[in-house]
Amino acid sequence: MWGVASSVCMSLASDLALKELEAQGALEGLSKKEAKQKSSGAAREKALALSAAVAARIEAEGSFKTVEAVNGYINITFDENAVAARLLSEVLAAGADYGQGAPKSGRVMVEHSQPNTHKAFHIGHLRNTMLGIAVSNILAAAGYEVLQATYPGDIGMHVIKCLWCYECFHAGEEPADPTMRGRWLGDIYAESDARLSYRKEVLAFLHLLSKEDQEFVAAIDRLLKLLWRKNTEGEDIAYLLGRLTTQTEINADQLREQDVIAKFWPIIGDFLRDAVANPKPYVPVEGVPEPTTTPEERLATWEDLNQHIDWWVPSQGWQDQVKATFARWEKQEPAIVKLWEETRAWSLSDFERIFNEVGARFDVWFFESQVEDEGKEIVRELLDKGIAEISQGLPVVKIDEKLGLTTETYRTLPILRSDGSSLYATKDLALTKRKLVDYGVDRAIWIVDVRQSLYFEQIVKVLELWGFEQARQAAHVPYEMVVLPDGVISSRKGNVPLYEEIRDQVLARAREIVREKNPELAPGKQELVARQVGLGSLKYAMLARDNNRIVTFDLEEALSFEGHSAPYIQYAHARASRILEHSGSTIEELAAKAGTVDFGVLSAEELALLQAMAAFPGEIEKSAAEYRPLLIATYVYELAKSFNEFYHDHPVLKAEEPVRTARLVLVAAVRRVLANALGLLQIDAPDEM
RNA sequence: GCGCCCGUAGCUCAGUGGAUAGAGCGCUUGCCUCCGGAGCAAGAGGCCACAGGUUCGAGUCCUGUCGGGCGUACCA
Repeated sequence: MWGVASSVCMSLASDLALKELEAQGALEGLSKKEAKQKSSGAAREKALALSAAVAARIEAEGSFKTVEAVNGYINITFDENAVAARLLSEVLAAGADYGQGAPKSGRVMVEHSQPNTHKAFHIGHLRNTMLGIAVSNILAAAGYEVLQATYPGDIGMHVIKCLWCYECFHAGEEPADPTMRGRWLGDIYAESDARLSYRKEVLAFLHLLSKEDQEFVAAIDRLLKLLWRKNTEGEDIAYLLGRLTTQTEINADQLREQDVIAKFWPIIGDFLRDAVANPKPYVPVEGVPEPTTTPEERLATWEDLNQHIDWWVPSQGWQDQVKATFARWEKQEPAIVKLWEETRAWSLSDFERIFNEVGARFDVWFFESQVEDEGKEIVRELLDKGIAEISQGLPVVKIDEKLGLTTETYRTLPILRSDGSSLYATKDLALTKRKLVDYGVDRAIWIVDVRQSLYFEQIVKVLELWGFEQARQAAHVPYEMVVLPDGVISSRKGNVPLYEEIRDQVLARAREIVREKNPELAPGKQELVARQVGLGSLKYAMLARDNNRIVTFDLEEALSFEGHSAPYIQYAHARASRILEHSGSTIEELAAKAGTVDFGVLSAEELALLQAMAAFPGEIEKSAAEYRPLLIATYVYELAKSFNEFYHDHPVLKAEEPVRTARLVLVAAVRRVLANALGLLQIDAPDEM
């Protein structure tokens, strides 16, 4: 049955019941709540009576197939075959455009995919890229003119660090395979980060030991005396001893001989190994907080740091070397600029390859390096206009103050470093101005993770203060991070799941499954299907979770092509394609017959499919309004599920006419909508798999 | 301190005021002589974190509490 239900009688009845009891004086002396409780029983009876009466009146009209009153609801049904014929004709006539909304005014620019050059493109970036593509597709389907923009971070402190590390430790090196250069550069960056944070980590570890390991503190005296015998320098040891026993942080600058730590280091390892080998029960001490780490964890941290203990002494000068490299960049020294250009191109060619692979097509490529100078000019302009001011030695916009807010809301946005170099905000102001002015964008959208929510609110407010009316429509689409089952993605912990590595594993698994499930397929076709299914699965995993949910990336789950996944949906599409292929009719022939379909009495499964297809344009609207691809991801899964249920229970090719034709038309329409919805998610719909 | 997000089945998640709260995974059990079993069907599994409130009606809206995560002037 196809129809609508109305709860109007329920609310009417509740009003009526209350008024009647009031008139009778039955509510005298009762509190509001008691009165309502008393009336609710009466309301239910009234709703039943009312709905029955209203249903009888509507039925008498004769415009509907059936009209019934159930539980106080009025249920109305339509002539199913007539409605089905209209819908199926519409779907098949529109084809790839079914779901496409009427053109809407307003040019939208979706900025997404802001990976940093000189760093690895990882699974977290994939979520951003997929969200950006899907939001763009959905907005376009809703009728907007959409431009997609990418904004690689090709300059900044991370680039300088990477260049420093390359020059000092890897000059002239280059991987043999040119497609590996970007990834290799990412490793260099990770190494620079590890080198530069090494001192801090060692000191933090010593501090942690002194705080958490009472045995260690007790043993320090003995340990250091041991060291004393090997080392003539006593002053540094006294310093270390003092710091560790009083559990205060160590300042490496206070050491006269840098190698004291390195000499002390193996002795700590001996102690930690002994503590693990001969465990002692934990005895709580009054006033001492419980340790947050176990002896095993402490030993593991020591082992990690021990791999690079030879960094300790030279690392003293590394920070200064990085500063010097930065100065060379600021002066645009030719050698460093050349190195930057060369290495930047390595990363960008990786990005292009990845974007191409996942179907990201950009109308505009912005680069941070392009908007630096413009940004600095804007800072001057904002200062001149009195929107920005110098505070604590740097230009800032005190937003709350400028807006006259007394409660802390937008706070203060620094727009340039005190040394005159640019910040992210410096560049974003210039970039957004460019979008609004040069590209005539009415609505600028940023797909950026949720941690930058406050930052984008600040940018929008500064643009408004600056006088850009369009800023009111600008929108940050926040989304949560991708984490791993064992914690956050961290280059330090070395647990960064690179996109290309994950992709390789997913494709390998997909090839295996295709060979197993469909061995007759030609090898070339197998490879194509493996890519469609493998990449589809990966993409769907990124989109089938709401924006504000943290995605825990589980490789095992990504490698599973069953259940709630892209392959499930693609399989439904392939089955529909096969049925049509065997039908002897073309899509065009079926489309021509759509207006006269006769299902006889519609089954629940057929009805579910028709209703789902009718809902598609509305789902697009909603998804576009809320920037939520999840709605489409859920929708297309449910449509596929309904289709699987349908063809299992109802023969199509073997059905008697006219039902056979009606069902074929239905299959053709469902196949179309499945493909269209998958298309919004940038997922392919294979005809066989 | 202030602000934002999350808390629903063993696990991962849908459900943005309506009828008996749903999927997937995992577990138990059926279904390939029938358009392809990447599938279908059935079963077990829930004080929707807690406490108030608004409403005829609350997983959904409001207030508070607890637990977890993230922001909060020179990182991006």
